[in-house]
Amino acid sequence: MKKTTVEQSSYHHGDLRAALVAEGMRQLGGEGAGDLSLRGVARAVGVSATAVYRHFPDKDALLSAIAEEGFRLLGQAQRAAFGAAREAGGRAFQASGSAYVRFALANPALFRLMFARPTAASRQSDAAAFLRENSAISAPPGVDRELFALQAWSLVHGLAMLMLDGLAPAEDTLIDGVLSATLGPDC
Amino acid sequence: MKKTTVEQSSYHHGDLRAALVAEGMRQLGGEGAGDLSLRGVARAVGVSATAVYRHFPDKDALLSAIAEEGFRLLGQAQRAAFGAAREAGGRAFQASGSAYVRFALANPALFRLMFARPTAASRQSDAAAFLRENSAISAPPGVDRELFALQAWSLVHGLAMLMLDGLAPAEDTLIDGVLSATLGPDC
DNA sequence: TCCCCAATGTTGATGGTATTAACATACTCG
DNA sequence: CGAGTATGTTAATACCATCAACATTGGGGA
Repeated sequence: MKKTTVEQSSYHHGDLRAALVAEGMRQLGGEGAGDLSLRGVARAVGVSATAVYRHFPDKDALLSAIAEEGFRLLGQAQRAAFGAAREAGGRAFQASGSAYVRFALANPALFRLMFARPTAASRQSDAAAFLRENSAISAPPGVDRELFALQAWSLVHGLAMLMLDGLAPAEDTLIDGVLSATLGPDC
Repeated sequence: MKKTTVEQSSYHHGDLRAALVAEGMRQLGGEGAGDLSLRGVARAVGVSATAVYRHFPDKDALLSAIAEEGFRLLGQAQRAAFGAAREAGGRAFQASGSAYVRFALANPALFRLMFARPTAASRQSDAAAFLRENSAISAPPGVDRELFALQAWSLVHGLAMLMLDGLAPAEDTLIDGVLSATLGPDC
């Protein structure tokens, strides 16, 4: 009677690890406030607090897994924006930068988490890969591509952070304004 | 026997509030790792944990006070760099930007704390004041000064964050490279 | 097919944390 | 000099992460 495809209420959970990451994302999602607690996500998933330790060595590992998922989504958003803009015929690189900032504004707590840890640089490199690739494509001729990539990344990252902190108004027009001012009119 | 100017061991402390902020700065200082605990700073100051509540309504208030002090130091570092570079005859604005990044690298935990809170935007505006002033002076002619200021701030802030996270090598030459690439050769 | 065992989840305990309430001391001002 | 207030203290509460010991389950060899 417990072999239903989903939501079995048996002793074992099925895929607790994924459920924990998903719940963590949910708790951070939207305007999510502060930091989540191990016990909190376990409770929400309907499982004992210490069950988490069967899938993650400690809380930090869970947070890293959530951050990793965040980087996956961020890369996805950037790629989508890049592709769409290129289809429409213009400013693909800038569109991906704009997507970066808008992702941060849409998922403040998640974005903060993703970058708030000295750890987990591994998967971040994967996320950085997209930016490096496309900056290589989009760099103006005669410009150091590494430098151009870092410059662009710094710009969008800093802009995202400042807007998250309320130090700059979070307006779409401002995002594009800053980006086109730096990148020039044809990126 | 207890009226010595400093370090009296009487029941009252003298200036506990300042001592707490100072100790907090010290614990975050240098390569300081993670987050500090209320009890930890109280212990270090040699005072009961709950004594903190006579000076701060809660832990967050203490952290905000520390962050505020951090912004004061950051502004000071920027002003010093700007002044020195102007004396020496060149690139004063870029020098202040470079100082911003170097401050972040020298005080990672403090810098993170300063920007890791949705709160405390008040004093941050004060810190932003310097940047706005000087960007107004330094903006190339024919460029929107607000936009130029935000652009420059985003750049240094993002660069600082990425270097703190180990996503870009923390090298001085790279800092100046990125800055001069964006600002041009005469800022 | 059955049984064992490794994977997965549970309860209980420990030490850490922030915060509140009730009490103690000492500085100040009348 | 005496009272009241600012500033400390101890005790208690409720959360948290994490460890150890125990329970259940499902799957893979006999």
